Amino acid sequence: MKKEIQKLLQQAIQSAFGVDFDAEKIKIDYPPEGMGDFSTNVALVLGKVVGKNPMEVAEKLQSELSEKDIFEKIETAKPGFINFFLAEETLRNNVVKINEEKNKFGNSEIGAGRKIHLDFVSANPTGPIHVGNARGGPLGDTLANVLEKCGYMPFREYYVNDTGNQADILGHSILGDAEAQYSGEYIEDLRKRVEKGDPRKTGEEGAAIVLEEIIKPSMEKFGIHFDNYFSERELQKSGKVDEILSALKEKGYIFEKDGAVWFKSTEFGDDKDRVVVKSNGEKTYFGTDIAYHVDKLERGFEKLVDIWGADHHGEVRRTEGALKALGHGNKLDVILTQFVRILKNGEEMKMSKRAGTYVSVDDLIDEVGCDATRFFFLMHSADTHMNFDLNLAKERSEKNPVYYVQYAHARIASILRKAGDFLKSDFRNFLKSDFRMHKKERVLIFELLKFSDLVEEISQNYAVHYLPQYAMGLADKFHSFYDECRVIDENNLELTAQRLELVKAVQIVLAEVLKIMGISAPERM
RNA sequence: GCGCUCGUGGCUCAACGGAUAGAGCACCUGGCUUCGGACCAGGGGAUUGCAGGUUCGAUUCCUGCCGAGCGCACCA
Repeated sequence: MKKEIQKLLQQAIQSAFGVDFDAEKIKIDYPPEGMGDFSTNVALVLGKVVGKNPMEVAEKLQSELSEKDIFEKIETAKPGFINFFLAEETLRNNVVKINEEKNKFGNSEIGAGRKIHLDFVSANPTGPIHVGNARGGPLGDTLANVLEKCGYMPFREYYVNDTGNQADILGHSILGDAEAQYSGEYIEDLRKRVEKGDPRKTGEEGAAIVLEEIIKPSMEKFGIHFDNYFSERELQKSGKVDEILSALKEKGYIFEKDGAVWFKSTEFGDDKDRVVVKSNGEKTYFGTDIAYHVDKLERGFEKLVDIWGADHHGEVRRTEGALKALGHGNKLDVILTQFVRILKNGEEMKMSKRAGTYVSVDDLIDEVGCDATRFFFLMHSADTHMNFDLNLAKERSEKNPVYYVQYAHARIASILRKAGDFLKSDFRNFLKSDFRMHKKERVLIFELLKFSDLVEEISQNYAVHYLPQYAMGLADKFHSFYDECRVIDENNLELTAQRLELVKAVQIVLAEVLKIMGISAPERM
């Protein structure tokens, strides 16, 4: 709907002022209550361009657009806003559309089938996944769902650091020697099952078991299905890393110093150059990571999205730099998730795998449930530092707004069960095209209409936390409608038919939002 | 010291440079003989860390300061 209005405005600007204004740059907002359904500030922007009073510009555009029948009316306000009020018919058509398109409502084609790669969670396979690492899980998974809905072809991948230093540390821990760092039941278990020998080899074997028996089940439990678990060890074996490094060398971005091989990341804004091959001949994490990113591009992905914990922010510059050096600028988007601070008895728990003082994602799911956990993580924008009070975890799960949303869905299911026979008949024959809408109905329908714009917006700005916010808003509008508007009225079949259509549309959208978030939409609860 | 991310009611968090800064929890007052009260209606509670600047307009952008987290390895 926003796009439609943008286009109309663009045409109006053209015919009123002879100015060619990029439709994409016309901002369409939701104004405060009572001021219409949509608003725009173009007149304020345009005022400067054409050298006229914004109010004057707004009024000119208003009269230019006043004949369009998707609007009931258009108003101008104070500094130069233009406010649009949709016609009831526009809204009514939208309800029909949702019922026709079902779960395809809100689908978009802006992705145009482009392949997009998402790398998330990717915690080291050295033990259970803790809540800090887990935050990126629902985020990446949900973002992939959104992208898919917008016509992209997303691919979910977990990068497994199954060799190198991490494997050594795990190896030492299994061997229980002086350099051991991890402990816990799973280490005891590995000790019995892994053949002891070289720390590296022991660690690699252990990592394989951790991946299969701890990490994968944990992700499945969290509702996340990766398309692939990508092995760093395999990548190194393939010779790909050397290939990429020599490509960088040819372009002059590689030099040797102190027996090591370096990448000139300072040429890309990094504060120092970075080692890619250590003096002992082993590749650094960064060295192989460059190859990993190139490998992804060579697999046909046009866009790469990496979701990293905030402790990796220092790597953004150098990774982007390496890609740019190889002629792949602007193909990588990095989303950083800030840390989750865990509070227990009012005090912060330092999350340490070594000290064993971390909370695993499995524990969290067992405690509060998958739906509530996902919703909680998704609610907050990635760049806020979250506090999570474990003592309130259980209580929080009962107070979690996810139930508010699910309840709305279940309530509708209940209404539809009750209306069963009528729904099975040709109840649509009772629909009238000129029915007067209750105030709450109008508000609710408008909320439904926002969905398509929202999904498309998220596919571009990755602001996944808008989804839970939207879901709560929609549930809120529904509950409020429910309280004032009786759906089933045997003495008024026209009204009943109209409201059943509406309620079905609400259920469709609620179910779809929940599905995108990877959260169940219960018929009963 | 340098860099990244933040600082919003008592608590947890929203707010594409826009209009009266929004929700939830907690607190207070009302509301079920009809579709599910896990709900609804309403109320109190915020000089958006501080100080400047940019402009028609700043929680948002810029500068400085204060405070928090995270980085600053031939570890990942």
